[in-house]
This record gives sequence, structure tokens and C-alpha cells, in this order.
Amino acid sequence: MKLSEARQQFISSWGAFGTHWGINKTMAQMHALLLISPDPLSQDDVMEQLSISRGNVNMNIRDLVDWGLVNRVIIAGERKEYFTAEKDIWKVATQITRERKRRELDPMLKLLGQLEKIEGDKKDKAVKQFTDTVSNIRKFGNQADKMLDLMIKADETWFLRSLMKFFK
Amino acid sequence: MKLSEARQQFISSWGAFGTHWGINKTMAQMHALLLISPDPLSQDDVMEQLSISRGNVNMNIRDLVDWGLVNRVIIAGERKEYFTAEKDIWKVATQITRERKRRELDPMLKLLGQLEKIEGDKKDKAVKQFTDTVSNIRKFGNQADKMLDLMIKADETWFLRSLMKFFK
DNA sequence: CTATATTTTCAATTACTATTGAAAATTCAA
DNA sequence: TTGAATTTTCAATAGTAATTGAAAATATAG
Repeated sequence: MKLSEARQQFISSWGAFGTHWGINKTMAQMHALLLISPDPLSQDDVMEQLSISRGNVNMNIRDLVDWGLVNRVIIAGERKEYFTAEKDIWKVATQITRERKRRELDPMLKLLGQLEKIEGDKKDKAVKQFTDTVSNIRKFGNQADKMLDLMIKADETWFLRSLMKFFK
Repeated sequence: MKLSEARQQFISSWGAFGTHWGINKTMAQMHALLLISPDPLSQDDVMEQLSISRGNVNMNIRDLVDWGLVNRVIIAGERKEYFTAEKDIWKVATQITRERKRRELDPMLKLLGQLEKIEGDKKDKAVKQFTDTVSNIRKFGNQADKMLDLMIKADETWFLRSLMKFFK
């Protein structure tokens, strides 16, 4: 397989993959493109290589920067802005984890905490099933929360770093 | 807060939560409803409680059964089919993990394996960046794969069960 | 069997999300 | 300043995914 074909496959599959994870196709494709590009790209480069509009590139690149997956870089003597992706996959994963935890898991746990304090007779099986379910999900979510924190910090501590190597 | 209000909140938030994870809103809401219902529900019950059409209920319930999250149950003397959700949250999580791994991660790892065998000069930095990226993602994916297998099996082995308790 | 209850299918519709492209805003070299 | 290059915005449009509902298929009681 040639490089150009392989690149196309990678970009397109990464885009399809993203849609199963609540990420829009174009954002995932742009991320893929930046991951395999050795040098920073301008908005025009991305437009051309993915055949998408300027507005689309601009919006999705902003989102990628917000997610902390892509950085703006200045190239001396160039007027245009350039963009480059974080290439360390472990860092990419921890960054995505950190953001999704903050945006989704944390608010959900907060809500579940509120829903647990429901008024009603605990002998009523509808009340019991509700509080049991909410409480179990919350306990599970709290465990997950702790494990994700561990993962996020694993980079930084020698103990966890070596524990991770165990799985390589 | 009253039970009826809390139920509504839970169902609606669980639905919104699902959309961030590539799960359609209605499927997630139906799952939520079945999780907090002490007794099995018929398709008509779900239609009524969520105000959605018969076809919609039928399709999404089939998907939930396919995912192994909901079971059909027969109630003696009743003509209708009834449905009930697995209530053990750990089992729900491992089941979702198992299915998503099979449907998404495994095919992606297979593709990455193919893309790694690219023809081209390794001194070409475009080639190098491509193969490095693909190879790093694949290595990371393989680690994740192993960890998810561990999680899926954690239920079954005394060692991992106690390791998990460590995080509670 | 037959009639009725129940489930399933799927074309048409509706609702939602992504994308375009041109105009407005901003930046910056001269 | 000025004006060309570049980025940003956003209303209009296109595209995708979810939902309906009625007809067809299936199951079951009598």
C-alpha cells in the first residue's frame, strides 16, 4: 500500500470511529490529518487536503484547540497561523479523558447526588428501585472517577508509570 | 423532590448523556426507564411513559436486547412480551465494554495493523510520521484492549475482584 | 381454523447536526 | 494610517439520523 492511500484510509476511518464517540466526523478527520503531518499546517492546507470549506476548518480547529489536542504555532516570517497536533498518544488519551470527565462525568455525578435525596416511603418499591439504581450508578461513577484521576496522574508518578509499563 | 420529578430528570439526563457516547437518545432513555422500573414493562408501557411511537420502542428495544442490557421476560397468563433491564451496574458496564470493544476497538486495531505495513522510504519524514503515529496508536490500543479484557474478567476471578474493591 | 392481540417492518416525514460561502472583523506590514 | 492578507462569524443550505404510523407479519386463545 502506498502512503497516499494509507493516509486516506487512516483519516477516513478515524473520522468514522469518532462518530461512535460523539465527535463529529470532520473534527476527527482533521485531528487524524494533523497527527500524521510532520509539519504544522495552515487552515488552507487543511481545507485543501480534506476538501472542506474555510468556515468548517475554522470552527473545528477551534474545538480541537479547546480540547487541548491541537496547538497554534507561529512560523517566523509567515503571516498565517499554523496548527500542530500533540503526537504523544498517551498525552492525547489523558487529555481527552480529562476533558470528558470534566464535561460529562462530573456533572452527571453531581446530578445523581441530588436525585438520591428523594422524598418518599422507602417501603414503596418504586421509590426503592429508583434510589437503589441512582445510588449504585453514583457509586460506580465515583469509582470510575477515581480510576480516571489515577490514569491522568499516571504520567507524573514513578509508581504508576511503571505499573502502566506492566501492560505494554 | 418528588419521585415523579426525579424520574423524569433521571431519564432525560441519561438520554442526553447517551448522545455523547454515540448512543441514541431514545435508547438511552428507554434503558433509564427500565433501570428504575421495579417490574418488567411492555412495549405499550414504554410508549406511554416516554410518549414515543410503537415503531420507535420496538426498534430500540431490539437494540437494547442485542446489546445484552435488556431481557425479554414472559409473565404467566399474559399475552404481551415484557422487558426488564439488568440492574447490576457493574454487569451493565462490562457488557457495554465487551460490545464496544468488539464492534469498534478490535476492527480499528486490525486496520492499524494493515496500515503499518506501508511501502516507502523511512527517511522520508512524511512516511516516518505516518508509521510512527499508526504504530503508537496501535500499541496504545493494544494496551487498552488488554486492560478492558481484565476488567471484563474481573468479575470472575478472586484476585481482580479484590483489586477492584481497593478502589471503592 | 378463525379472529384478535401483538409485534415487526419500513417508506415517508420530521428533527437535528454539519457544512458552506460570502460578508464582517481583525491583523499586520509598509 | 491604509489596504491586503487572514481569520471569524453566521444565515442559508445540505446531509444525516431519528421518529412516526399504518400496513404486513406473526402469535395465540378459543
